[in-house]
Amino acid sequence: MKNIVKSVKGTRDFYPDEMAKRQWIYSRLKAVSESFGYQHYDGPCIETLELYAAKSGEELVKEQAFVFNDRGGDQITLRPELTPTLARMIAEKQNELVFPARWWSFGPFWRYERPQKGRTREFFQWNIDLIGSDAVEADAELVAAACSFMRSVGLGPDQVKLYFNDRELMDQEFNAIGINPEQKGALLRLVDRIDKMPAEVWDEKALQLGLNEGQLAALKSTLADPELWKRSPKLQQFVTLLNLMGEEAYLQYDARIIRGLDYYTGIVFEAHDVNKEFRAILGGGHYGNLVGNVGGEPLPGVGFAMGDVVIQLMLEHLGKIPPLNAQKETIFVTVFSEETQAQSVRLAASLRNADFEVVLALGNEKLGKQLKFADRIFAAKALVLGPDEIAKGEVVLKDLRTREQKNILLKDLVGDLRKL
RNA sequence: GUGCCUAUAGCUCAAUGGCAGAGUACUUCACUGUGGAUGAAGAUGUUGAGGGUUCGACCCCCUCUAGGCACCCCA
Repeated sequence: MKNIVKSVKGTRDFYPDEMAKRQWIYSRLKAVSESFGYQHYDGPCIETLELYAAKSGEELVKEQAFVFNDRGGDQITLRPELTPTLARMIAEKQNELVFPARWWSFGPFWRYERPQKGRTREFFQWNIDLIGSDAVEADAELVAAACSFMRSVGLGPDQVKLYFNDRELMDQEFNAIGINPEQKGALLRLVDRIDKMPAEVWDEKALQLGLNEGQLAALKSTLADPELWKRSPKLQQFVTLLNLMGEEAYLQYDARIIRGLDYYTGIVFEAHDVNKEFRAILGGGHYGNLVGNVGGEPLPGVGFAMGDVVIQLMLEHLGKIPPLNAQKETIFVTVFSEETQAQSVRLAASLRNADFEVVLALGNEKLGKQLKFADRIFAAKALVLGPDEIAKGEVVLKDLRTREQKNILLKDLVGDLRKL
């Protein structure tokens, strides 16, 4: 057992293979964000503790944030989520920004949790928000973006669903059942956890919150009603819009979707695999007042976040990540001997100047070893430049995937490579 | 913070309390101008750490450390 200094618990090392996967996922979400016309932004990775004090779920900040004192004694927090930073950035330039603002971001976040499947202490997160609109069209647009992403990584409606609900609708239904206003918050949190405990335990907890038996029965039938959304004109329009965008197959109403974060006020949604084998892929919703807590004028919006961990687990499980090594276009230039090294070095340099990705052999190991190395770094092509070729002004172009090779005149090489 | 499980070669894992092994990867060679195959040879361990029981411990017991999984929470 080697005695190497350990990495920090809950962090991941992105070796090139893992980095390629992360970059691939990044490329998909970037493409989707841009296809909806969203602008790229980012904030600092460290913020004052104060920024989070009045926001977020309480546990998120108090129990899960990395907080430390800087050398001046200020309390600094490694960002556990982006929304407060977004709120601060929006509030600071509230009078100059163009609204509604469509922004997206991808970066690292930290939460002090016990690492487990799908959960790490350092993770990357895609955040995408539409700020400055209360319209249901905005909510539908974000959900469409989420569906678009799932499609773009090869997850179809048979594999993942986007479960949605509306907190306002739930509020109405709670009123109809006669639930006291002061019970609502705790009850919403309980509804959010209905799948996580046996039915009897859940019933018991609901009764402890002060519901009577009749209210409990009414609540349970409400939660089990797949048609409940039709009572909400807003949700009806929401569904209509998503039908128009061709995303209806991903949609699934679920009255139990509440979401833990306190700032959601309207439509909320999360994406899951249909078997609920994995954790949520992404989650988000409509917030009535993004910037109120950081000192700006009230501003509504809608957004969601997707962590990189669960989506990658799922894509790997389903074999949806393409063989990224096979897509590399690296050209490997061999060095035949000490005498021919100069020609190989010049050849490599000229190809790089022509914008090819080129790896040049360092020494002059046996050709077999060089080719084996080229194969193992997944180079697409290899060039052999030995005395015979040099004498004829040629080079051997070898396709490492098909194992075919041919002699080409050196002067035609760049042109021929561009045609491939 | 609570609970359960795990720790043996670089990796994946074997080994009734009785000589610590296999597969794979690695190195070299067959192959002095050609890579994924094949064959041959080679190298690899304080069995996570510390203590205890025993004639004898990878195996049983205790402590610690690390990791995984679940709860909590959440992306």
